[in-house]
Amino acid sequence: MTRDALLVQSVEKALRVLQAFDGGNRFLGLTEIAARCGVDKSAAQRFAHTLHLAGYLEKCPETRRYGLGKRLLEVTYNYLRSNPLIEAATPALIELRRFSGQHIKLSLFDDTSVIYAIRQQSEREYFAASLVGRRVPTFCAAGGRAILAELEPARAADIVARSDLAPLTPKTLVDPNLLLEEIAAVRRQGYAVAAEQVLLGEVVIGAAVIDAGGSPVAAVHIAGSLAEWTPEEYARKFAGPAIETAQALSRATVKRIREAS
Amino acid sequence: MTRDALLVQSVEKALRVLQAFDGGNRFLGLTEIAARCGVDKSAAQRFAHTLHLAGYLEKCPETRRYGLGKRLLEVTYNYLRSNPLIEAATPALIELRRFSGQHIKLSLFDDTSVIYAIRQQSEREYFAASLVGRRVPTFCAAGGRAILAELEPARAADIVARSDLAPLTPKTLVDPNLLLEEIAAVRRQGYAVAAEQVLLGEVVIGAAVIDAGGSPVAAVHIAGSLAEWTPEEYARKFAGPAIETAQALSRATVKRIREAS
DNA sequence: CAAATCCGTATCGCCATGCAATACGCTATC
DNA sequence: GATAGCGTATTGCATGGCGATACGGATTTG
Repeated sequence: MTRDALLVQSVEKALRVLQAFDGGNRFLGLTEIAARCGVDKSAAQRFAHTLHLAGYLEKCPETRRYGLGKRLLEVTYNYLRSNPLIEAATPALIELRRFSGQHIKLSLFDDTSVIYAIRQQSEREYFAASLVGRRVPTFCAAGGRAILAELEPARAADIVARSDLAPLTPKTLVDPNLLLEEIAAVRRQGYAVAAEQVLLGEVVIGAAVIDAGGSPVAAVHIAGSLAEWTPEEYARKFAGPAIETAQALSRATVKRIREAS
Repeated sequence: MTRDALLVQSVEKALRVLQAFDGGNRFLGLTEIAARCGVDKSAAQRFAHTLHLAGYLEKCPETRRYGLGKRLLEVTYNYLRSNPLIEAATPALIELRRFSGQHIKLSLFDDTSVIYAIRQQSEREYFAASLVGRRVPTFCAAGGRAILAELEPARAADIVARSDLAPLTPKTLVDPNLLLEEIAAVRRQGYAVAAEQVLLGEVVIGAAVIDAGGSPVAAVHIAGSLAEWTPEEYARKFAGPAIETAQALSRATVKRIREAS
């Protein structure tokens, strides 16, 4: 192994410490951090201390254990603010929610998963699980499938092949061949419909946002409840608006980049 | 200067690199990063490279410059998910928005500033400035003043004294003595009303959320437009709901902590 | 069109810096 | 009151990060 001369190993380990706080762990002690990150207790102590000074970790005064710090919200703020797609999408998604009354999300494409970057929940909000920053496998999210359909088939197949095809619900489609067929169907019709692929009782329409270079970068999601709609009805009613919004954002992205250059 | 033996300096510098992307800078080159962080170009190169490998920075292929990466959204997700106050607050704020039709926010107390952690925007208006993670000076945010009013007067005065009293709008109250009087008034009435203190045309009600130890940790904000309401009308209508929600969250926090122990 | 400038990239020898082992003090548990 | 386990603090050693430097390409300038 020829190690990367530019990689700063201490930084990498410190970031691993930050990532140890996944899965909803509120507080971790030094020993737990060390175990989770595969470093010894001394290292955990130094990194946690450093992250604490920077405000990225907070320390519970009684238990002396560490938890994530609110300063983390700041970097996400900077990210959201610096991203022109987010800026353009926010009003468009508000409009879409107002028009549809449904739960609206924008997800960003990140290889085998997509990440929710904006959400506009419906009045009735059944689904609390879609906080900003949530990662969902690309292969099963409606928006993810819409994105895969915009890639060259070989790349889409590669992503499916590299995905962990663990079902999120009993209904999640996990057979690679069926998935590729479904993606082909999405490619033909221009949008994806996914019923109970991520959450039971939920139906989602997904439409891809394309960047200036023609690659999909994000997806618009419209989500509702199967208690009120059949997937077919839902698609008839909301596929149009989803596609329209996604196309408007694709144009907005192109325009932005032109203006910047 | 007796330097902290537990502080890992490389990590601290790497975090400075992340923080260099504030103020809505989309992309920064190595030279700019180096200048902003007060490190030399070699260091900027190594840290940017390391953060890039971890997914916290992305690289624009053409310009070879760096921007914040979407993986940052993930740590915020972990933070939001691990915080019981956020969990309890989300449904309460949705309910509050449904009831009031106004723009609702939850801010977290962080010394001289507060950070928006949840927002529920109203149907009509859209204040782009209140993204999650936005930091606003405690002294001028309605919720910030509600929080200051719950502290011992000496601590509140200390925070005001250490604050950068730069006005955010022409109407922002910046005289320390007047601020302390205003905080005393807030203490008496149990909520804060702030008109055009952060944003022109905006009126905000703030009420503090108290933790199990009796200290304020967060605040509920209800925000609306001065085009529709006078501050007095707004307070008459929404101070009650704001206080109620804040108290419910205070109780929820106490309950949570009891359950955990 | 050539020269100059500035950028991102890659390399390398030195030594400060982070490493890991260890010892300490505290608190909870039995 | 003994034990176990935690977070904290210290220290000598060697390694990993430092920063100067050199390279190639792109863009700007005269």
